[in-house]
Amino acid sequence: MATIYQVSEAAGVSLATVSRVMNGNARVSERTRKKVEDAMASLGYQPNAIAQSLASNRTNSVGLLVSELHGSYFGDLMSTVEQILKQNGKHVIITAGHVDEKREHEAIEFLKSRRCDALILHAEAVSDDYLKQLVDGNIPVVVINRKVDDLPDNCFVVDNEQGGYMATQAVINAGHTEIAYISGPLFKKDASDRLAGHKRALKEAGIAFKDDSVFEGDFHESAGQEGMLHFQTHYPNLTALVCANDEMASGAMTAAREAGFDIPSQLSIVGFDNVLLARYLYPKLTTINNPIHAMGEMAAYWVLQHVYNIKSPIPIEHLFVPEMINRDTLGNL
Amino acid sequence: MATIYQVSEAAGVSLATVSRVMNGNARVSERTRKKVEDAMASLGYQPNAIAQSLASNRTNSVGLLVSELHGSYFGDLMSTVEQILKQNGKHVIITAGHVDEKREHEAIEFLKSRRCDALILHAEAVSDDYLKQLVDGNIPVVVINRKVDDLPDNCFVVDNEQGGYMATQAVINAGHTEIAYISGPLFKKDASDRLAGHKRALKEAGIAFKDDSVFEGDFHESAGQEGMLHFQTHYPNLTALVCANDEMASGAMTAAREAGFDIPSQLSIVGFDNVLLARYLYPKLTTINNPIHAMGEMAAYWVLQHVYNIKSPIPIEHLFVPEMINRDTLGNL
DNA sequence: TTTAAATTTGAAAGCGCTTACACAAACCAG
DNA sequence: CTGGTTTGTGTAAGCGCTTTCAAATTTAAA
Repeated sequence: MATIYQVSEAAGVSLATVSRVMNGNARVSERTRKKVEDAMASLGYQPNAIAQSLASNRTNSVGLLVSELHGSYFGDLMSTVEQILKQNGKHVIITAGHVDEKREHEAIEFLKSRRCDALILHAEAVSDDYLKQLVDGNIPVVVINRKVDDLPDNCFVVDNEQGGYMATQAVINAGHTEIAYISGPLFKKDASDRLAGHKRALKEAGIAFKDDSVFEGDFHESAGQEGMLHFQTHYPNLTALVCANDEMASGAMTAAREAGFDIPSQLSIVGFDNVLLARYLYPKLTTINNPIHAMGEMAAYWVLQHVYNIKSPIPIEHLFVPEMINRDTLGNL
Repeated sequence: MATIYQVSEAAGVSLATVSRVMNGNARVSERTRKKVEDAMASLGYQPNAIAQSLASNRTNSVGLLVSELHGSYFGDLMSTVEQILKQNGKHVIITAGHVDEKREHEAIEFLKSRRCDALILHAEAVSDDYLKQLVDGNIPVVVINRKVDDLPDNCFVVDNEQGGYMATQAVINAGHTEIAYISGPLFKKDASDRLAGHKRALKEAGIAFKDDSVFEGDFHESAGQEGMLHFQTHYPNLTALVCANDEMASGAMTAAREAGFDIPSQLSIVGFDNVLLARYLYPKLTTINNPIHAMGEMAAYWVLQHVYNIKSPIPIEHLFVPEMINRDTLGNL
């Protein structure tokens, strides 16, 4: 592996000059630039990014924490962030936190130890205090899909309450009044916000909220099946089911079908997130779009602007609006 | 950010000693170890991984190239590799090549410039020669899902020909004789291997192969729809369709349903890959398992063993066998 | 107690770069 | 042809670590 020293020797110039042509910034005459570039090419020189980072205190890499490396929600997020940053010559280091406080913490410390220039976090388990402390530290941080009080400028979130409201409102508008709800784990802010929106829609329509009409799931497919089973005995006359995410909706659909319900003629189902999966289900799932793509994009632009002084092509916004995606699982009563 | 120098000062020892307790290897007396650890804790010291890498010429990170950051196939691969390496204190730097020669090449060069200790590549677009050259270079490389001649020890592949054979054989065993095939892009080795397997099964059963019975797709869902449409006019009496991957199978199912076919009573469909999606489809897709999880695992263990001298808990194997996954889209004739 | 061997520590030389700072060369108006 | 600018290049001091080598200390054996 050739080093800058060998290049400088081959080109007959000093280290500093080689470094200058590499970085393009400083002033180098055309003639020397050419000499150096030729030397680089003939040696197959490739700068050592590690050494560059150490010397410049810039790694040109941003850390991205997601909960899982699989799943279309995170796939979307990773793809978006990577694409935008790569376009601007920055790189992404991805780690997974697995919704576990210890592992998220370790992952973040890892990214810090790698001296990422900035952090984009989809952190679910770590405390608000820790995040605040992080933001106050010397590394720029943005948080996706989580609203931390006192950090309005670092958070990018979808209006979950509004999304929950819209889902239920759509069901009500289709004439339903016997509406069950499968929520996410309520200690999670997004899950409880969505449920709050559901309740608001019910209230606004003058439909009494019954405790029996909600089942607390865990956002996984199996919880959708369990929820559906639960309602068959505890809420047998339901005609519509709104689920706090698409995976649970999928599970509920499977269970409903096995129980002999036709969707949507006998049971309407609405999801949340508009994950890729939603289009593949049969019937195609009516759901609420969670603009994860837009949030990832915004987070990436925020970093470019705040850390690398590259102006964002779009204005930075922090609150994203959910959107109704009408497909085939919501029927009129 | 505290440095090793400040720690050494606080602990009243030399840099070298601090480095020793950090790395755990060398011999340090209990008393000094304690002093140093206390100093580290009270300073909140966090080693600078960049500096460590530069000095030790070890980054403890392995580069992973995938085609895309989304999609359950790659999600699976990334998850598996990350999990195993993380368990052993190594980190993964993920990049995407987007099945484009230039971008794959850039991604690999990026990983090399970051001085990854090893590379795990799911490279589809880059040439065999380039890969050979890479392997001959000074960085350990393994290739997933691609068989490069002359590099038997660096490749981990599934027997695509056998998988293609099994899919078609299953269809034949169910009594079908009018069997169409939607292939992947035939310049890709895996696609042509699968098709070869399909032909072998046909031949073995004494069913003549008709050119009209295969449609070349691109592995994307839309190609499945197009293929189905194509066959409706060019091969109207087909009773079974085998697809070279699950996504195309999904597209074909949608198109078939829209054309009024009941699956599987009027049309049987078999996929390939056994991607997560296959379980969510309705009816659930009968398919061939592509052991991407096992291959990712093996690649990770190979790296641990060959690069970090950590013995693999399982014997290293290079050829993986596909497996039939019977679900609900293949019916008897 | 003496001496050799084993163990623990520190000094210092890098790792491959960036980036002040200094200096030489080339330019330009007066 | 001055003296002051500008421009181009080199020197050298780091960046925060690891690691060799030798010195200092402890331990064990005689």
